Amino acid sequence: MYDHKKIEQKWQKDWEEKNLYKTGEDKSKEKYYVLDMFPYPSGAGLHVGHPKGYIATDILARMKMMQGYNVLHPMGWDAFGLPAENFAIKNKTHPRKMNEKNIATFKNQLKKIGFTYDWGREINTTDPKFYKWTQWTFLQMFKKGLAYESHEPINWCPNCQTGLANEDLEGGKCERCGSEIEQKPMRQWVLKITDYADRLLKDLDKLPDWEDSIKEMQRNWIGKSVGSKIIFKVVANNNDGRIDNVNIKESQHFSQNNAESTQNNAEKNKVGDFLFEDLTYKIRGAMFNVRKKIGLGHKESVYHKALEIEFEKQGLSFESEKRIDIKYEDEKIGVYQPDFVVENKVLIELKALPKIGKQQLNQVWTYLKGSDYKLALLVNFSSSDLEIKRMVYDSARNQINSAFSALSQRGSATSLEVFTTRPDTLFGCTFMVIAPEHPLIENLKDKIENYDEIKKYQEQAKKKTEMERTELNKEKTGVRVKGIMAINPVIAKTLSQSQTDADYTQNYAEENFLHGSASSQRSSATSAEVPIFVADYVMMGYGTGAIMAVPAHDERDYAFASQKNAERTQNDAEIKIRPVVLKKDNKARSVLMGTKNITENDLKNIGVEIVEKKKDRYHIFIPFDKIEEYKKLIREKMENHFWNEFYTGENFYFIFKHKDGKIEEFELNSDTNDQIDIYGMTFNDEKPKEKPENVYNWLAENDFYKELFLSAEEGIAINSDFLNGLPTKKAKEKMIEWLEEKGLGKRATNYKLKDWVFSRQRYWGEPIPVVHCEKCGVVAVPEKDLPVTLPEVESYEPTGTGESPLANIDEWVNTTCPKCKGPAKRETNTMPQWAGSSWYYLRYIDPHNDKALVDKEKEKYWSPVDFYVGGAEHATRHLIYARFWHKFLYDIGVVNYEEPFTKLRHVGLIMAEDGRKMSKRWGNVINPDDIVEEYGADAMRVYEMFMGPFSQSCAWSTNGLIGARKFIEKIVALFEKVSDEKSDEEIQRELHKTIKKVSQDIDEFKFNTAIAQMMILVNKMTSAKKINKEDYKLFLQILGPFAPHISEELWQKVGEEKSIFLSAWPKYDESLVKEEKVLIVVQVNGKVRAKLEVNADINEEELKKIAFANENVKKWLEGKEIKKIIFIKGKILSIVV
RNA sequence: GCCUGGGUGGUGGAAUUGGUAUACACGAGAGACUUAAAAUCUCUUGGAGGCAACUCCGUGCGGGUUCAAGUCCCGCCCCAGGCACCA
Repeated sequence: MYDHKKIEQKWQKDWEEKNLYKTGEDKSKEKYYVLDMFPYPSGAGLHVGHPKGYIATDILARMKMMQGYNVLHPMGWDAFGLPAENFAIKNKTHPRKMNEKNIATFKNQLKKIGFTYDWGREINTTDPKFYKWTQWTFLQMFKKGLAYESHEPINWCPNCQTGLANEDLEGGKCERCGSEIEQKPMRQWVLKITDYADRLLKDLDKLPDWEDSIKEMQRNWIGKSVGSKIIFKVVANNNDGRIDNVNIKESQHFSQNNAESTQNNAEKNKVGDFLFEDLTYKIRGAMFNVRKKIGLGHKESVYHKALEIEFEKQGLSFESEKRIDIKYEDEKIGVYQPDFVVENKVLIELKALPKIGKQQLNQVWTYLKGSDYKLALLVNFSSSDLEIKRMVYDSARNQINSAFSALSQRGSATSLEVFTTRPDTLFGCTFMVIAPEHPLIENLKDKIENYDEIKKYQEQAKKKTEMERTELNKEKTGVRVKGIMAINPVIAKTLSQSQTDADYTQNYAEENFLHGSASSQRSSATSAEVPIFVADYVMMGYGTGAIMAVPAHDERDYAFASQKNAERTQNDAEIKIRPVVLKKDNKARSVLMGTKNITENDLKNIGVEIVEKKKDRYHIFIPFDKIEEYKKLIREKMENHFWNEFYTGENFYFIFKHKDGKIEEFELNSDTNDQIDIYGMTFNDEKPKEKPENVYNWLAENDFYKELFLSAEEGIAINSDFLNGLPTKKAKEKMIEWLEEKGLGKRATNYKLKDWVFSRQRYWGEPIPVVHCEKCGVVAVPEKDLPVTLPEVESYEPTGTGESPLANIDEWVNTTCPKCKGPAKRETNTMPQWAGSSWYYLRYIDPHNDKALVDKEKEKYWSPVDFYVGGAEHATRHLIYARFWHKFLYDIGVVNYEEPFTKLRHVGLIMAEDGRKMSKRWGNVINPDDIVEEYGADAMRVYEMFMGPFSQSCAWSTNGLIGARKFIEKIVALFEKVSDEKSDEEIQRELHKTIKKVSQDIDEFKFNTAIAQMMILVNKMTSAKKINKEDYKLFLQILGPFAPHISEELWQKVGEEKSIFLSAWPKYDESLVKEEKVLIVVQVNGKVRAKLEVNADINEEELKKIAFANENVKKWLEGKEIKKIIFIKGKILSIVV
């Protein structure tokens, strides 16, 4: 009898006592690192789905062990996180206690399944010895400017009382508790993962052994799109239109952000006042003069030169090539080069964003404050509140930017910056849309005539839940921003084509932009002026929060424009829909008139497809290769005094037939208007010559041609001045060149990936190792003082004010500044759960090292992970975070390889028998302990691997499990047949075939077919009389990884003393694997007519003889002529008659 | 809407990448052993026709390529996962 309990306990004990799975230190052996995604030790314990992946890696690890590899197969605990903390809140116990208990349960459960884990390398992310290195890495990022404080609004879960990263949302809701997420402005630590976006994307190509689906998910998540940024100027249509006189308000999120905003208002105003005093006033004066003299639309270098002249006039000393080394703790961490340093005090940027990245501003600011260089705008300002200082700096920056923005040509009070992937459609931009949260609204508050209406819309948009946003998918809402207009730069510029650039600058820019009015009387500028709308279909979080809307070539813009046009009252101007791309189609088409002499058959005979027949016209498709024939037909048979135009796939072709039958034909091009005019044709009662776009616009109005003109697909540029005739790709390039040359835009790449919001306002996480010092700002905790451990607290409850419970522990919060030894406060935010899991796999390599995160030599040997297995739900979080973290460690020289995981496979879920997810809620959870108890760990292992393809989810079936159990019982029963006699040849052949298949299938994670093959073998062995002992042993060895306990038991019973897992993996005998006899199929006209068993190496002639002799084949060949015979060796003989 | 998989017996699933469709397992049916049941063993098991040899039909639907299509191409339908007004 097979007593699984006794056998499994016996061997588990034996393996542990003999330390069988301790990872070898023999570095002469080739290494193999197999890794499972480590679990979060939840209170619910394991269900049968969890071990599926662990069983798979265990099988792989055991085989690799037997194949002579030095195998690392570790396990640990991802133990920070909310469930433990919530439990702690409820029960007033330390989360650690809960963790310890759960880990004990998990470990106990895992051990019963018989895994090869080396528990000597167990790790736990909540262990200070572990998280010391999580903190250490954070500090390295901080020093490099990759960890920075941000005040941007972030995702806030009101239920979990913490901020969340984008990756932590599921359909706009908290992934953990399902609460609706709010956008809350607050101070956050953020990791600059976007700096790595391009590498994270590109290096996916270096991972051929990752599943394509997961790579694709990552690509989508990173969401790279290439295009350009374009500046649209904004003009007001009241008074003199001088928008730069508008008082720039504090940017919106600052006022919201500041909890004590009222009491700080006075301070803030002071800053504002200061900006316009003295020095700043002089600088602004210089700037105004420059603009007045040379106007807009020049390259940056031109303004540089002009400003230099003006600075000199104002008597200001300045440097323009000043490079300032930014240091942190005497270590140079970067260089900051402002555009100008005026009077050694004011740092001036011509751009909205300084040359340094945004993340580094923090460091620059900290450094400048403590250096000889003074950021003059802050010199006279004293406040002890760090937050205010920060705001002042940022606000000062905004002030400079705003003041200079007209020069800098970047998004600001007087201009709108957009991102687009289709710069080639710029001529088709007929309105602009900004997100409800766009700062322009506040900045131009005084110029906007319907400010109240817009405010109201903002409120509505805010209230809309994500659900509503998606449900009302098609229904677009929005409000026109009255009182201001944007200028389509390319139309503005090309309208004044005849003028020289200087003329343009003088006349057009001065008149229309500086004193511009949006009144429609000015004919030359009107088509360049486009209305601005606020609509929630534009997101503040993507791109610049503003778009150039091209209704002809963007579905959303089209929907919005149609909606607005339908709603519009008499006072509102219609939104124009201007096609600027003619779609590339795969068939020519035409609306054919003048058909008195043309029959349907005439058309059909030359291959023309009639789509629709109307009274006086046909809508037809013409295959490209029939165009010449079609032209001939038209010339011959179309009535006089008609013309026919047809789309050629790239353009339109015209054939005119005059009253006297004279024919003229030409392709539509820029001269066409003149030609058409000569024939006296009119379109919509307008002579085309006066309106260049009219031919296209007229064609576009025809329903049959419409889709060619209103499409987001690529095609040929039309109605686009210097782009006309260019295919989309080339048109994009040319437009970008043009924009860059004129300083109105530039090539740009945009990512969906956002920086990683890295702080949580909760207790149970790694403390962020920095202190806030009144004098020195944000200071890193020195490495020697790591780890910063979590203090004991009485209440784990989040404060709800956006601060973590740690903020209440005065004796922990209050500390001294490592730099100046003055009083300072500890950072009270903690890290998210994903921090530890971003690098834990490195720690297994060297788990007890207290000098380094990992020893470099050891890392070189063991890394990268050869095979990584875990759930697909981590595709866009853990796996992106870990790759980012790893690349950073690579950059600072901690690790030797750029990618952490060579091969990745995701494990499919095991569903409950009812097809639902296993969950306490449904009461359908199956506990592995019960299965192990009743059927044995081996049966469970075999069953879970046999269920189906590894990566596919599959419902649990206890019946299926019984099948696996029977399979093992059969193997046990086989022992009775073991003898010294030779096995039958058939058995030997099947055995070696099985060895081959199992070895291959394990490597490819095709466990189900490996087991099926073993079942075939076992069935054959069962029906045999005797099995040779050595053959039986070979089988036990390949069975071992799947069912280790029973294999070890039988291995011992058959007389072996050392563990089966120390034996060498069997090699198959090539000669036995080769089939001697094969079944060849004889087909007649594709139908199987006979199956012949013949020698495998039979040649065609011999086979034909046998085949033709076959009765059934004969029958089918009788009286027929053989046309062709196809012979594929060892497979098929196909006869065609 | 977009991206990625997938659709094969009563069920889970095989099919060397274009070459015997339904391996292996479960379930079901029949039989053997048994006083009986369980367990075990043997046989049958895609559908239709036929005593049989055998024949016809059959891999979501409709076309196509090929001597040959579950597999390749074109057009749809459905299911799962991911993303989602991403400019």
